Amino acid sequence: MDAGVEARLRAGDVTFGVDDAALLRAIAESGSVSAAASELGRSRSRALTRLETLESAFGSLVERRRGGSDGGGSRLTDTAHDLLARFDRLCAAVSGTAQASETVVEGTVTERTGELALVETAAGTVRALVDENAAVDSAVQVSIRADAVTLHAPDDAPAGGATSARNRFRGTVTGLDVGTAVASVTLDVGTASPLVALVTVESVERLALAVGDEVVASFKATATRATTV
Amino acid sequence: MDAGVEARLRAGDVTFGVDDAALLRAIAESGSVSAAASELGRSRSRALTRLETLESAFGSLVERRRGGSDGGGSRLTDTAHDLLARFDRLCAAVSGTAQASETVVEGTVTERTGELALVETAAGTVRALVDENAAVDSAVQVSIRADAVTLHAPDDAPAGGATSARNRFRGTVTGLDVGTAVASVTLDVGTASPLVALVTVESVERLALAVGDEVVASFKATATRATTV
DNA sequence: GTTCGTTGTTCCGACATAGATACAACGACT
DNA sequence: AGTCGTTGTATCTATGTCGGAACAACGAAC
Repeated sequence: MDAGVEARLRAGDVTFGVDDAALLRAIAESGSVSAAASELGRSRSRALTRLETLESAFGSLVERRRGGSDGGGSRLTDTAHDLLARFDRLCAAVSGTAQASETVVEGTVTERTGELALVETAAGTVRALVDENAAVDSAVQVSIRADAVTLHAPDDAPAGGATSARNRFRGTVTGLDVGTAVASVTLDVGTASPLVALVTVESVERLALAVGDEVVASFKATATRATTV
Repeated sequence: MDAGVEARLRAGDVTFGVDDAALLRAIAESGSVSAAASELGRSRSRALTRLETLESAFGSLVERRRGGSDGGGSRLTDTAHDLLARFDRLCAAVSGTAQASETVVEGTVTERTGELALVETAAGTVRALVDENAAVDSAVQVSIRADAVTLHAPDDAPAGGATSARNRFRGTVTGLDVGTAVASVTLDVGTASPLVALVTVESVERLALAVGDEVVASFKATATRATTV
């Protein structure tokens, strides 16, 4: 999980976070609540109380048994495994959200149809999903995830315009950060902040991208979010 | 913010969450820490202590003044406004993450290049971003956001294959949930869980989608995440 | 029967969080 | 000078969180 962001699953007043996940994982690994607590440098007392709280909200998580060849023990339920998988996916998503450069563009809502709105920005008109607060003339911030942006050569760009399901900005490559398999491309599209696209190295090579080139960036309306400021 | 998910910004040991955002907003609106605390049904004492903690981690957030025509008052700094905007965007992203149906497909890593890997799934081979834990033969869960999926008529589908920057699954429409401007399309692509795509109503109409139709779903490699299980 | 190592349960103390209270200080206004 | 309504500061109490300690209970192994 990214150091600057923290996510938790919530059920009623109870939340499930990193420490809880660590506890469940330590139990799965050691087969004992006592050993898990000890490994995590926490009290068994607290671990038991915490499990009680979590189980009241999320269902049975740990099956505990006393006596037997190993003195007793504990193991995770399927519910616990599901919960951990859910938490992992949330973390990956939030981590992706935090890490994926996100371009924020100021704009004004000019039209609204259900959950979609047209937003006028310095780079042109954008279609985006909006929350219930956004009405015509609302000032909004449009967030465009770098991993949602597809790059095209100007000649190959998909048809655009206000009626298209796909937004498109024409821009100039101002930066290229090429890694092993993934590259970050920075574009000047006329907005205060540059638009960043996270694409594969193959896309960069296929398009023969270099600083100074003209490209068209496209991104889905339903992957574009506008929040009121 | 979605009821099942909670997100916070973190700096060191200090986190900034919903309650903190509410406090800053109430201060901005009333122009006073006392009034804000009162409105939120909290103690002024606590509000002040909390502000102190937040400011130690995030920088100066509130400018306070005593005396004057209104007896004194407080206003937010630019830093506070930036922090709130950042928090709002995180919430919108997390909310989008939680709300956007996300299809999870089991798979096995067959090849890895830097941050990208090939994953064999029941629907075919997928390219996805992976975390550092994922090695060849690792079992992974591939998450595909509904808002990252583009639908195409079979004839118009982009070129596919293991070398393409774009993943593609061929499937059959099994469900259509059409709203005012946004639609959710469910596809049987051969995996245990159906693939869900969040698209505009216009896309549905342009493709003349109906249950039983064959379509091709495509989604970017860099927008596809695989987490180890 | 005894030992072992876990769980089940209860109780206690330390520290953190949160609210309540009170007085001093400030600057505009009367 | 007095009033107003905020802030600055300090102190106190109640509740929640967390860790620690202790004993009983369990079932396999010896």
